[in-house]
Amino acid sequence: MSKGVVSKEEDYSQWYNDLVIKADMAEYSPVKGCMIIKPYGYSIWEKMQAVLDVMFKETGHVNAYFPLFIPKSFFSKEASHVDGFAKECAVVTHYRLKNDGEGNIIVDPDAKLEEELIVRPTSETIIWNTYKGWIQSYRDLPILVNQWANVVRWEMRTRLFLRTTEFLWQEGHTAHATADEAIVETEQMLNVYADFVENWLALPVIRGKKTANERFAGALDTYCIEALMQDGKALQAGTSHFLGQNFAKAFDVKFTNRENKLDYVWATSWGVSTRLIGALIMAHSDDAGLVLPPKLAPIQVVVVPIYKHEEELENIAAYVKGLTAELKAKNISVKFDKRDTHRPGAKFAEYELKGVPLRVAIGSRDMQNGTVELARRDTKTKETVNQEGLSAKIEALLEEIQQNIYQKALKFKTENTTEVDTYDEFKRMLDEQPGFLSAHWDGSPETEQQIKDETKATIRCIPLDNKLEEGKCILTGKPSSQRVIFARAY
RNA sequence: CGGGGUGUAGCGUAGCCCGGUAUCGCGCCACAUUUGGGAUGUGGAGGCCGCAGGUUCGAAUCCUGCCACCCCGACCA
Repeated sequence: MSKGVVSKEEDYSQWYNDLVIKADMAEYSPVKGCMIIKPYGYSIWEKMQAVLDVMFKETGHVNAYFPLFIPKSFFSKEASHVDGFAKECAVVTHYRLKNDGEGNIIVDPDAKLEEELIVRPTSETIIWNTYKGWIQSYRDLPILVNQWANVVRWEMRTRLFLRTTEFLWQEGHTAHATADEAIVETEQMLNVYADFVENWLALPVIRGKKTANERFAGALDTYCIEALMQDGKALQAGTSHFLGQNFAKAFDVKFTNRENKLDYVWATSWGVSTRLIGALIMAHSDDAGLVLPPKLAPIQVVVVPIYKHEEELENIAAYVKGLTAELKAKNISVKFDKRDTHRPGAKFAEYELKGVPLRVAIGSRDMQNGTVELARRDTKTKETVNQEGLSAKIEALLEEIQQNIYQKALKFKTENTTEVDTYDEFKRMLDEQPGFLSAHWDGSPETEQQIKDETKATIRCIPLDNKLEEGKCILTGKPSSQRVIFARAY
């Protein structure tokens, strides 16, 4: 186990917090619920952004930027939307501070805003207010805009990366001429997210739809991807909403269609956030530290020289220079840690904690033998390999590690997804082997709520690829035509 | 907002019940020896003991008030 990191078994929650802090991903800020994302953590976000941004552009989207502040009145225009967010909004009421004459800085009461400003919890309102000016005809559609931004939601309870008061995300906001087109867009973006999370974060997900209870405030349908964490709790990793004409009606966004008739515009919105970093940490890591999938690791290969004298280091460095050039040509990021202020063992521990997928250790013995020691983070195995052909081997190993991490997570998800048919079994599983529980539900919000109240488990989603199957609701015994996925969730 | 906990050096802590010049570990600095899994020795620096009052000759310790953060719940991505 790594120093200063409590074991996963002992306290999963604490283990997660320790990892985030010790691996240098983030730290607490002076403001409750906010976090400082440190360079190592932020570089993962940058990688995520880079990949997603390409995926968005390949599906026809463009980036724009809308303001942080939203007039309060905008929030009263879509009733269910305000219900959803009213309780967690930061509000700007003044625009100036002043010295009170006794050395205290106070809010200047003379600088009160005529209309309060809301720090965006999400941008549907400001964007749809804007789209009103952009759309007159079907020829103006579709609008396929994404923005990378920060948002603020004044949550009661926060957790590093998983739920912070301010977080970074992207939010796509599209406008369409028809419902069908908007639904296609909603589903397309859900699939983009699922591909990204599975292939880059190496985390298998369930694609599904939310029930009415869990739906986004203002949406007709919320699609989601749900991932399973190592403690058996579910984590919503991304959402894509079909908003219908709700926001168009709220902001009076009409267009003339091909039949020369006035109609409201159809909308979608979709987003993923820095929460994905939390998912990444929780899903793959172990007691020694992070286990990062190579495709998102800020450092893919670290080279640690082992030497007694300066000339040995020079000898090793000369070899590493060539290796580094070969790896860079293959787009593999390498760090050569030749600090003489830390001993090799300390470096090994540090890079394990930080989840660097591959470690190359080279000493004089290796230089004589033409070998290196190659260590994998995911399996914690080491082998001595020839220097010849090393860069090709590293390239192949990185791919193998990516696959292995995914397969391991997939196996975990499969083993912890269980079909249950009675409420007793349902409750027993939640306590004894938490995970995804596939069960029949009568389709009513009341039943869902009662199950939540009694067990803390919620319906994570109705899987998109669900097979229809006759059954009885685990709570009420009423007839059901398909199973849904329950779990306790983050 | 309810429940629990914690504020003492950069980090983690002891001391508090029973008041008397603040403990230990990690880290940091210097030098030396070290370097194939978290080095060792010697020396050194670093503290408004969360804040404000009060009691007292004397407060980290007792009393009052306040503040902050963490954890658990309800709310949520």
